Amino acid sequence: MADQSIQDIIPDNDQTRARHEHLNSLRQLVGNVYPNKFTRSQVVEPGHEDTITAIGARFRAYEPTIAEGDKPTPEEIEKANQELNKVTVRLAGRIAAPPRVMGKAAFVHLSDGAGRLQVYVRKADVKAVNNDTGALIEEEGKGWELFGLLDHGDFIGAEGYLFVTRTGELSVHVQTLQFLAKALLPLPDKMHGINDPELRQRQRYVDLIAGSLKLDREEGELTPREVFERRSAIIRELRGYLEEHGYIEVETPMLTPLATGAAAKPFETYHNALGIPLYARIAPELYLKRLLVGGFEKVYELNRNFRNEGISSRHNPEFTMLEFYWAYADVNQMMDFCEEMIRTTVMKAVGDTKVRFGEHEFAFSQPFRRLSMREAIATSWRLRFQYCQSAVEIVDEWFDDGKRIAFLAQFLKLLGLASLDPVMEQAFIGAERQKYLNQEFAFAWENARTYQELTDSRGQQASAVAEDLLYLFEELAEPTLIQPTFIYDYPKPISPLSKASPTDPTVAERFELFIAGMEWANGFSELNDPAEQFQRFNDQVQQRERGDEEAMVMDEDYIRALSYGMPPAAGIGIGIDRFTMLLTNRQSIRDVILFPHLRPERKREETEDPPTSE
RNA sequence: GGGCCGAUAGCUCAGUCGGUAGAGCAACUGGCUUUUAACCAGUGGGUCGCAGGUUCGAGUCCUGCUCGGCUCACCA
Repeated sequence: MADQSIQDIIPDNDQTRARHEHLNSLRQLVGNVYPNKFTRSQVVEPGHEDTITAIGARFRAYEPTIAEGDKPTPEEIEKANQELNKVTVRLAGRIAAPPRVMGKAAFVHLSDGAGRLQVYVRKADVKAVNNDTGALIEEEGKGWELFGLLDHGDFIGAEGYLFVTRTGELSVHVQTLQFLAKALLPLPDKMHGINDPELRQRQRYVDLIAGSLKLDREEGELTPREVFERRSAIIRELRGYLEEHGYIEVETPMLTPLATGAAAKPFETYHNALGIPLYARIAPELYLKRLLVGGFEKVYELNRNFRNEGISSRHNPEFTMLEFYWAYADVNQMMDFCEEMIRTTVMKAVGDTKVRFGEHEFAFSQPFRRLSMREAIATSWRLRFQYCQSAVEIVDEWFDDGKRIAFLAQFLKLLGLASLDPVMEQAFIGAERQKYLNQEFAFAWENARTYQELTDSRGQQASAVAEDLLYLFEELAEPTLIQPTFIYDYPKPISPLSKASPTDPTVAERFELFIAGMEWANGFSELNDPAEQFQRFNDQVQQRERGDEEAMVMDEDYIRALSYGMPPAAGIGIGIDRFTMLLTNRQSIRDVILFPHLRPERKREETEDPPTSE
């Protein structure tokens, strides 16, 4: 470690050598090459420093309106410049592209990360600032010399007056130039930016720079910066909506003695002073409900959860969750509230209720569909097996019958959906294909009959039926739920923290929101009977003992809290990362998390070690 | 963890049947005082992810490994 060199980080090649040489020459010319500040003008709004974006927004209206490929007339330019030339600005930014030098004058674009503005530098009248004294270097040609030592990516400050060029672009005619900071590493290609997803995620700073400097942008495509600005807007709007409706934000422990509130494997750590293991929380749920016991009627928490599970395009080990609880409300009121909150957030954060996500477009202005889980399975069964004669004879009542549910789950496992996807192929289905599907169906059906004894006994166990129902739902229905749809009436055994329905004791008052075949929110009427909660925890503990690592553990303090009385309440969790994916049209969670988890980079020295045999 | 695909100049990418490593952008030198993917002329730049193997000869074929992408399983 001690013999690490900066050369391991900044490689020695023609690009970096040129930049180092420029930096050394700049040091001779202006002194301190890492000055402490640059004071910008306040032309647009007194009290606020001018940014490149702000100057562009304020003065771009002076650009003559011209057709594509045309140039404005000298009269139009003269008219704009009469006003613009009176405005002197001091701006700072990053050099957004290699300077275009034409002998004794040059153009270059500056970027503030969001917007860009062109500056014009002329050998005859540009002056450099000495960074040690802060004074202008009066010697002839020094400003132009400084300009010549600038590279794509450097930060500079510039003072000058506004004008429009012969082609009609708003620009700054620079009179004084101050060097602010060097980009010693070369920036990505100005046209293509950076494509390697590994580089983009590992070095998000480069991704953000490249996205803002890239010239070749597709229409409607969000830059990485815009994705994260939208993420921020989504979070801001959700908070605002909840605050408006009387919720208060709370912070509950991230490090907890028990990993509770969800079914997941936790990260474990150790507290030295207490001498106990601690777990990174997998959900704040049980703490938030303790606050309902404590008398808060509306609470929310918007923060990170941690789960020690796989990493994929939809899973990051730490992810952001919004959870909130509403005393005296039930699951139906929560669905209404959730729907309106999402509709409002989409409208405010995206600026439109129409959202495109991959091949789908959603109209959030429309009421969300609502289906019970059984209705959803029955509907999708008819849709997916519409070309199988024997399948359409199955009626909805089958999905209320435990033995038949167990049988259908067995049948579906034997059939396998890989060979049969009528949803995808219904448009192209032919007579031969239909005949084949019917044969496959009949074969799997007969095959499933040989398991009937097993499925009949399975059908008498509530938890097994719950699993089979969920299996049918996930296999058949989930992929068909494209437009926003609430699914309600979840089997009770898979919902250990939710209250049973008053009309059907086998189902929980629980719902999930599906969009584009994926789950986006999970809410329920909260179980507040300590005796029943104790029993449900015990069931979970038994499942855990049977080897289910993700079954919940007993939380005695939570039972004690409920024993002081918790008001009836509804609660919900919404995954913010996935919600951001939906509203920014990103297919990977890594595109909406600034620094997603990746395997650590291996240094070359380490790879030279002989591989350990394992 | 399984399957499929990928890694070549700073960036984006070609590289045919196994026969001296290529382009555009970027960099460097010269020219050019309103350009805009500026232009014109020239120059330099490579551990072909890593380690083995086959071969007279490997970017190319084989094996192992590393990292990444997609996908399946688990999950939000």
